[in-house]
Amino acid sequence: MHRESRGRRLSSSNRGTTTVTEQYDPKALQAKWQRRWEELDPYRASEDPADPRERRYLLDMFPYPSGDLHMGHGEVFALADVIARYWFQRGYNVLHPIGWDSFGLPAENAAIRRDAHPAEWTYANIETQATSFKRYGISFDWTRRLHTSDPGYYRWNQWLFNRFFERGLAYRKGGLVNWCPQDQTVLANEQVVDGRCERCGAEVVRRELTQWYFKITDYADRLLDDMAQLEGLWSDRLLTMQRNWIGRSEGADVLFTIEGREEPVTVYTTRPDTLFGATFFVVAPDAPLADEIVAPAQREAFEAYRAEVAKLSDIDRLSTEKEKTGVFLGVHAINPVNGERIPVWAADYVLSDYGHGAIMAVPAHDQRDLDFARKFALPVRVVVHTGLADPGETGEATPGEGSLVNSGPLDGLSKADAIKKIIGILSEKGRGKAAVNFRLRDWLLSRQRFWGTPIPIIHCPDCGEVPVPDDQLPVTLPDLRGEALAPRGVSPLASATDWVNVECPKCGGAAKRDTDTMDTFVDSSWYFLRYCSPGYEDGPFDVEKVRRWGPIDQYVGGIEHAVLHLLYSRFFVKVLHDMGMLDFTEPFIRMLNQGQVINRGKAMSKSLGNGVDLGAQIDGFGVDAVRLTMIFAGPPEEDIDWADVSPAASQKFLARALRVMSEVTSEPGVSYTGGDLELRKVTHRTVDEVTKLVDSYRFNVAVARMMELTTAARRAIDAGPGRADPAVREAAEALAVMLSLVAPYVAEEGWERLGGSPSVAKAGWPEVDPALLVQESVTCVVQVAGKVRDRLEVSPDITDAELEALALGSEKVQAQLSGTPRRVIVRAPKLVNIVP
RNA sequence: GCCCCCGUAGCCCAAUGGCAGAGGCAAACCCCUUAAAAGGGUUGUAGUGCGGGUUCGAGUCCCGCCGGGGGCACCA
Repeated sequence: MHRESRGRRLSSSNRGTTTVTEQYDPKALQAKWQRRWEELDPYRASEDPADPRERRYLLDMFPYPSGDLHMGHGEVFALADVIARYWFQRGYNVLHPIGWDSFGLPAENAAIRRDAHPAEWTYANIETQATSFKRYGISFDWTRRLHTSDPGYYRWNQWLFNRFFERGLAYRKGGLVNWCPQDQTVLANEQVVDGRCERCGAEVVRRELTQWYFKITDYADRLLDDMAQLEGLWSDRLLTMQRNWIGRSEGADVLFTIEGREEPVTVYTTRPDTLFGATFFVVAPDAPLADEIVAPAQREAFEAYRAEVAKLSDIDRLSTEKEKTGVFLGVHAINPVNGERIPVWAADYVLSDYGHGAIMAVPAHDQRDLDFARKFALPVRVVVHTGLADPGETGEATPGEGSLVNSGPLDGLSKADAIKKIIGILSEKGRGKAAVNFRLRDWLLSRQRFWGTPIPIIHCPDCGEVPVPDDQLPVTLPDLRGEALAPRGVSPLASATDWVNVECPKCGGAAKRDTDTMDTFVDSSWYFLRYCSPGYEDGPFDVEKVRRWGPIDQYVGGIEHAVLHLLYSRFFVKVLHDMGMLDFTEPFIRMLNQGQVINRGKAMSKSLGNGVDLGAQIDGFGVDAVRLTMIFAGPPEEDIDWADVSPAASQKFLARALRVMSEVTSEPGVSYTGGDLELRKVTHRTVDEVTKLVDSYRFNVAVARMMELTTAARRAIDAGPGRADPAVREAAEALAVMLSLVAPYVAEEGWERLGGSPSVAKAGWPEVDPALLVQESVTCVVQVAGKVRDRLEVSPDITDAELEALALGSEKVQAQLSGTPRRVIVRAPKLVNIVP
């Protein structure tokens, strides 16, 4: 336990033998240094405005407290910690906070099972995770800890809701929504994956409900355009996912008249050039328009069809094998360019919430329309000559380029020219215009569950939707537990009658609270701002503090949030920017999406029985070895198959490294200049390379370099200048600092044994002496016709001409040559290629 | 169906268009040891999924295929 006794033993021990090795005992180091870190508090971010250090904000996606930390946490937090610790070493004032995303369904389900309150389960798990984080040695500033389920936090969700409401960005509307029958709540589009609930996997069904929405579609164009700021800083994969999700398309709005209806009906199309090929018209069955225009004779058939469609789950509806269905509405539409009467149908392949919920159908050039036309024997008219066979015959629509036919003024034009011309014609006649559409839908916000933020609205029979005044926030949750939380299809809050029945804040009359809670993605859409001033009482965050720390320099988390949390947070930040509370428009400058930890080629799961427990790994190999294994396994974005890696090997390496650091006998502060030049060069080259590698997030390669330096130092001790040489100290000290990014306990212990103090976290990154990076000679490869024929030791600053002469003079080269070479390529000092 | 990424030793992974191997696992052998463990050291194995092309030179760039992974998908 005591450094002095250990040091004495080391210095008096026999060089060359290895009897000095003591067992590397990770548990003892963990216990020792965890205590010391509590005292030293080396990772506290400074709020001192006079602090001259540049500020950096590093953030990990905060965890949901479901039990203890798992392998996935182990990876993401180890990765982010490399960056945080690197920044500390480079002298930045680093903000690296932690908190918990502590509202959510699992707590509620646990509470029902155990007849308890969700808070009990939640906060117990938080404590478990906090203890594990401390053991895991992550460099958090613990003073900023937050939990989204604290009233002091969710109060500001409500405050922000009120602001959104004032700006028309929070609104209520009825319509078909995604309903998860398992979780008994509605879901946002982003939470439905392949027709299933993203959380529980149950098949999502459609329900007609009135719900709260955030108007994220108002920001669709900015969410797309501002991605220019993220180019190169977020992965292409992630940016593509967001782009696809937002789904911008360009086309035209065209006004059709419906016979017997005063107002014309607008349709959106990306192919206005094919307007002359429209042979029928389709309305989404669930659109109000369909209900309005259906002819009395067709009403019965229509309503039966609509009921049929409403019963379909997303899975059925989206099935590509599914046959087209629909029903004639008994009315006709008039094509604005040729006056043609075309029948109006209702069909579920038209969606009520995209475009205007109605389309013009051009079966010749759109496969979906063609499938429908063939099923119901509707006419097919080719208006773009593509050179392919008639779609009416083949059943294959021809959506490609071609020249226009059967299209009056458009005849002979190309697709692009025809689009331009028809938009001009429509605009002149006031029958249409160019238009842009987005796939993105508004964010469905309300949830029929308990453990979330109550929506701060009071429904008054006279005043309508009345926000709870800011000074009465937070609206706290009523005290419900156990059975009272069981899902019934309506929010459990509805059963708390005392809580529900209130006075209207406006008129004082009897009114009722809204009984839904907010999607928990609201909580995570701004938590990163709260960290800058976690106890702030006068608003969600201190604007000045966020100005200082924000935006987040580096965010680390899973790609599964590509169109969830990351999209929502970007939206929130833009709204807050428009409110004048933020001076930036993107929250996360740089994003790193780590891969998953898997086992034997498959995601870990209970049913496969291939789960690996983080705690057990740590117990077996120690924190540092587990962290090192995560980092060394491969590039951060790639999955780690735990079956392919070896925490035992990591542990061995750490023991080696610690031994090297323990065996140094020179005094701290000794001048390195007299030290062994070879080793000094290795050290400086390693530091130089590790710096570049960490800068470019190639941590696995950086670890490999540290391993090489360890080997070099080992050799210097055993078979070189020996442990007393100052170069050995220099190497060991550099190793301790670099290793501290990955293996903080071993680094800290090694640093202490080297006589450093008080914490390696404060040591500072080693400086590279450029003079020690210079090589006296380099090996030049001489190729003849691309094949290596000779190697020359040359000076690194040799000129091309000198090198060429040298290469041509080589005997081995001459043996390959007959006559004058045709060409000689010289890349001094490393390569000469002679083309005979 | 459309779009993106990846295929390098038995395995995980390196390689600004310039000697295919940095690092690790596993394997074999040697030293140390009464022995084992721990420790120290040595060694091999791939011509880069396949086929073309560009280039003095291709794992790297381009085209096509095969295999794996991912995103979007009845979005008009």
